[in-house]
Amino acid sequence: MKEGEATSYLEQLNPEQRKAVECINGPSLIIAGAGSGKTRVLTYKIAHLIRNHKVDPFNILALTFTNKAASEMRQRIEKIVGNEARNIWMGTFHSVFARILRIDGHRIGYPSKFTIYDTDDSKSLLKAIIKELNLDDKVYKPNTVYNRISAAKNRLISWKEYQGNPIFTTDDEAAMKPLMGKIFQVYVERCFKASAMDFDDLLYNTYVLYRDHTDVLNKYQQFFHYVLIDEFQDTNIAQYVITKKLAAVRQNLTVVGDDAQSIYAFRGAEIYNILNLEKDYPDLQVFKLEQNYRSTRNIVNAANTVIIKNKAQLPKKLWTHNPEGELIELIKANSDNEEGKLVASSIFEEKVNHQLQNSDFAVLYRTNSQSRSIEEALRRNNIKYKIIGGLSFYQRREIKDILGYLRFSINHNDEQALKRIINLPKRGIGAGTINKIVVTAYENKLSLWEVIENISNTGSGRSAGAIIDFVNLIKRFEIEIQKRDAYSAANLIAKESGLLKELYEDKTIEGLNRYENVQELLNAIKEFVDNTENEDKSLSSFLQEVALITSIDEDEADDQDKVTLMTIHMAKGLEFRHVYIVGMEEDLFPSQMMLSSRADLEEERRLFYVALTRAMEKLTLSYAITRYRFGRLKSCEPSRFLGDIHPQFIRVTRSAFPKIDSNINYSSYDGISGHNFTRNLQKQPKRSVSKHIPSPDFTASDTSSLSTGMKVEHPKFGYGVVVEMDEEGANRKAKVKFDNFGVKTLLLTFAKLKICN
DNA sequence: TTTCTGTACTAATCA
DNA sequence: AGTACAGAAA
Repeated sequence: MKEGEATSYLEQLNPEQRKAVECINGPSLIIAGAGSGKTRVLTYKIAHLIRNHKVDPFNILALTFTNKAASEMRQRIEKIVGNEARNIWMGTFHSVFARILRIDGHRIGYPSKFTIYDTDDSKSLLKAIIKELNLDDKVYKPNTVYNRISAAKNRLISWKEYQGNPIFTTDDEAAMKPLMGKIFQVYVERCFKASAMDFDDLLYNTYVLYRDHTDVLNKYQQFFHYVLIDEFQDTNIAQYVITKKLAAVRQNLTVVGDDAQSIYAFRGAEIYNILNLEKDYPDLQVFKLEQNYRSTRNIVNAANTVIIKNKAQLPKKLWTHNPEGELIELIKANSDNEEGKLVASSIFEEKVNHQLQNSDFAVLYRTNSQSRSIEEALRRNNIKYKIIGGLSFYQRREIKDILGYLRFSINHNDEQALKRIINLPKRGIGAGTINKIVVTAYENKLSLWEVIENISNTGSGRSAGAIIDFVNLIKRFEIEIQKRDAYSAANLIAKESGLLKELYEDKTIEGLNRYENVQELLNAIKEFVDNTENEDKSLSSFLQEVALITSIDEDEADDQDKVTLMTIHMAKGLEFRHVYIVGMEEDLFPSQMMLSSRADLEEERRLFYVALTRAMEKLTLSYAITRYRFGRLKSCEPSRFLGDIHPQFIRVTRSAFPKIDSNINYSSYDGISGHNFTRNLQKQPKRSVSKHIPSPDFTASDTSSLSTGMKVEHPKFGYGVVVEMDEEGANRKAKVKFDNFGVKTLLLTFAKLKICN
């Protein structure tokens, strides 16, 4: 390690960043605005600890919210300090806490091979419980119940405390759901009996472990000399309390965050963790990173005008040395499908005009369901895209089925896995039988496994034979798992369970897909076994990893050049040269569910702020005035957030034109009352040279017969003459010389042209 | 017990 | 538009 190298990374930092990195001891808060080099500061600080202060990587705990952020950070640290970076305790809160619970969870009654229930498991267990308690699942909606329990756990409230606290019970009674606390209790008991933890339990149980076993807490307090937290604005109470405990002895707590980017209050994130940190740590050192390196000045300034509308925030002002850049474009479309088309054609044009790649573009939306129209349009324009998020590979039915077998073979208490696989493939154990098993288990205080294991003794019913076969199958799997590595065991189970055969025999396209997915899962297990970094190659070790993988973490198999589509939440921490934010409509963004309180609305605005600040060079916003929701056409108003951006940063360049045959009175949407942005926009001097106003009867003609020499009208560029035709089929292009806009190359699949004679 | 069919209901964000 | 579930039929 040469002296020069050791300091070179420090020289890449600006003075404030450097101060933050070099502040080693004591609690510190780094408020890092969007694009201000937050990750760089965090990684350099860890590297600095290891290189210059000789801290053993094993003694560093670094917590993030996504596996992706963690592995990225690890790679960047590895570049500076080398292989040692592997030894840092770095990962998501959930994965690190799961690791701790595997080691010490037996102190609070969990086996180290406990199962992690995902949201689906939790909800279906809740559904079963609600049914068993003879409650109406229209009143006690599993979703609502789940959220309520989750919120309680994230605030470190046990079911007992919940039942004893009038704040909750009066609430529930007012909502006509007095048994909420009871469901909470049964749910917790059932999870415990199943040796299972849901996502929230990973936090809550870690808290309980440390609270009730000070010797365990002491061990970890001594072990972790430095605790660092990324995206601190998104921590919930449980996460904060646990990390505070861990750092209590040495007080070396570093947190990095931006209150303006807190967008996870819905899952318990507590913005006051960051706003009030100074109260818990009076000697807190605060660093503010306010210089943005990512975006153009227009984008930074526009984002500033938005976020300033929020009341609850730490004072700061993001600025940049970057060039001014282009104005933000605003696209208005008649429908969601048209919005897709306009976005796709805009991407195509920008690509051609600025020689960009697909991967320079991202389309962001509020809800996953919005991706459909965008996808369709991109496909039609032959633009390759990838969707981040949505259904994870590991959430697919066929994958969950296989995992169900694997899970259950390892943990026979896993109730959800059992229910999933007991009659899969069909072996004649139907709903009636399963019901009987559940009742027997409940009456005799046995686990479901104990009931079916002894079924021959009780000798009940027609399906007894099938159950005995099933039990023997699982027992065999259990033995084989001991003898084999994860890959070989999974292979055996996939075959002998009959699942693989069933999928193989399904020759529909879907069935083929499923079969391939299962093969892919087996490949993933093979990779896991072959990976030298994994010490434990057992199946249970693989399952532990898989439980916390989400869709963002799945690495793209093909590294092709693609446009990225994702929700704004997924986009946090990422950047793209060109960003499209679609669906800028009231009730969609902000979501109608977030309009009830100021706090909710401010969270939506922060989400908008996050979206805006993803863009490096160019930002395009769009909205549609009609949109299909629940299979019905609904008319929409432009989002109030559009009015939050100061009009000097926006220009309306492209707008769609009313269909002549439509009954909808589009003109009423033009002067959007209550949203001053359009009013202000109209006062703006026209930017472009005499913008073409299309003739009132403008309709796109069929361009299949278009040829050189023809006169055409374009909605934006006005009148012109075709000078050249290019290619055939989907990429058929026309070069048109316009009277006022020069020669443009238009892709005929989307260009609206009227042939005039 | 399994399969089929009509109906009701939904889609907010993530680990 | 798509799915999940209940109830009927096989």
